[in-house]
Amino acid sequence: MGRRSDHSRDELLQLALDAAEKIVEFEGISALTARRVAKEIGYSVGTIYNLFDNLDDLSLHVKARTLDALYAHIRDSVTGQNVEADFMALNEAYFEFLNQNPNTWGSILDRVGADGKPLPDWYLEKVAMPFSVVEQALLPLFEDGAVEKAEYAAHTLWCGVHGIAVLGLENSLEAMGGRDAKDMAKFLIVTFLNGLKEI
Amino acid sequence: MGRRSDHSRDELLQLALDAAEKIVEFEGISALTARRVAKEIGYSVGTIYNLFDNLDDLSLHVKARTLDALYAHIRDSVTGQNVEADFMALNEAYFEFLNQNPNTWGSILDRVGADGKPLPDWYLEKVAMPFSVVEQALLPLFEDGAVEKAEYAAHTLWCGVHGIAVLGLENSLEAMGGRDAKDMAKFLIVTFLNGLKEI
DNA sequence: ATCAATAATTGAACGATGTTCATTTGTTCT
DNA sequence: AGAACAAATGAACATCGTTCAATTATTGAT
Repeated sequence: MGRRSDHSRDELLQLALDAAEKIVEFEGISALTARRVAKEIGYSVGTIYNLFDNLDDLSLHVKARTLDALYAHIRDSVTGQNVEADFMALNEAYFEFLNQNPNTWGSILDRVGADGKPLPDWYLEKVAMPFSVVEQALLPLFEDGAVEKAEYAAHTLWCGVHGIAVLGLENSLEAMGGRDAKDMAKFLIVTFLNGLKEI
Repeated sequence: MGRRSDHSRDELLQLALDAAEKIVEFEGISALTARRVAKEIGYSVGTIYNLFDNLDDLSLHVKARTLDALYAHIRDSVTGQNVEADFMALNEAYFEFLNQNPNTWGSILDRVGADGKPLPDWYLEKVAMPFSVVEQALLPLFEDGAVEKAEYAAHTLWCGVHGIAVLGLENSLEAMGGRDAKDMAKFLIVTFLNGLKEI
């Protein structure tokens, strides 16, 4: 068939992404194939390649959606009243999201830049969004003129929390006495914040 | 041909792992295929499946070698004389290894447990080895009876450093102003250690 | 209303993958 | 020498990402 009037190109894009998102959510990113998405939305493989450059491009868009959802899920944790309370709420919300969406969040770890090509700017902006929430939470600890330092500290701390979450997801923490990732992250946050104050 | 006398089963295993290691080192883990390893060692695909359960098993053994190499590369950093100096040396050695072996180390991040099956114990023990070095470095900061606490703190800190390294490898740090991963890790370590003292 | 021009959609085709297993072939023992 | 054994093979199968000539629906002009 030729151009169909049942779906505009943009509707098709959303349709494909919706289907892809569900596949990743329930079966993991390894189940995400072009043919599968095509079948799910009632189109053929070729149409998928009409919408996306390739599978990497498709999965990158799914990951971007996950980053959007993560951002939406943690953004309200920060009230600006109390730094430590904000971080505890942030940590809670973060791991709540991870536990509720293990496959979706785990897919983010699938290295895309592994083929040598750098991640596109529009994706890096999505990555930066959750970090901006952390920046907001940490800002009260620094002087007005030290925004840069606050951002640097926020990034450092949350990269650290990310590392704990990563090792927690693949059960590598079991190699170290079955730690609980959320508690570990809490400990990292408390200690790091404490270390900041005394400098 | 039938059973060959040119290589024992164990020699064959090492031969295959040597070849696989080189492939990953120079071309990344996505270039690691059963047929490729077979060709490299002058045997057929079937032989590879005679040696390993499947490709995941093969790549897991390659990753185990990487963890061995990492352990060997950082173990001498810790002298036990000065905690902070030990950690700085540890950080230096760690990122030196990462920068010298980006493909090899990056392959560790490829999630294996993603298929649902947990990582085997013999692999988790390999994961634990580098962490044990960090434990040794942190031990002097704690009382004799607080080994557990020291281990917990060491694991927490190094999971954090791991997270920074992960985001650094996939250039996600560029999304946050082009940070340098090693410096960031240094900052995390210094702040964390400082936070420990003041509790 | 007709028909050419246009563009979306298709799906067969290609090369490569992981994995299996009946078959072959070298080795060993009697 | 020949039977018994096990290592080694590679064709075969299903599936994958990706391409692109062919097909078909839509549009616009006549």
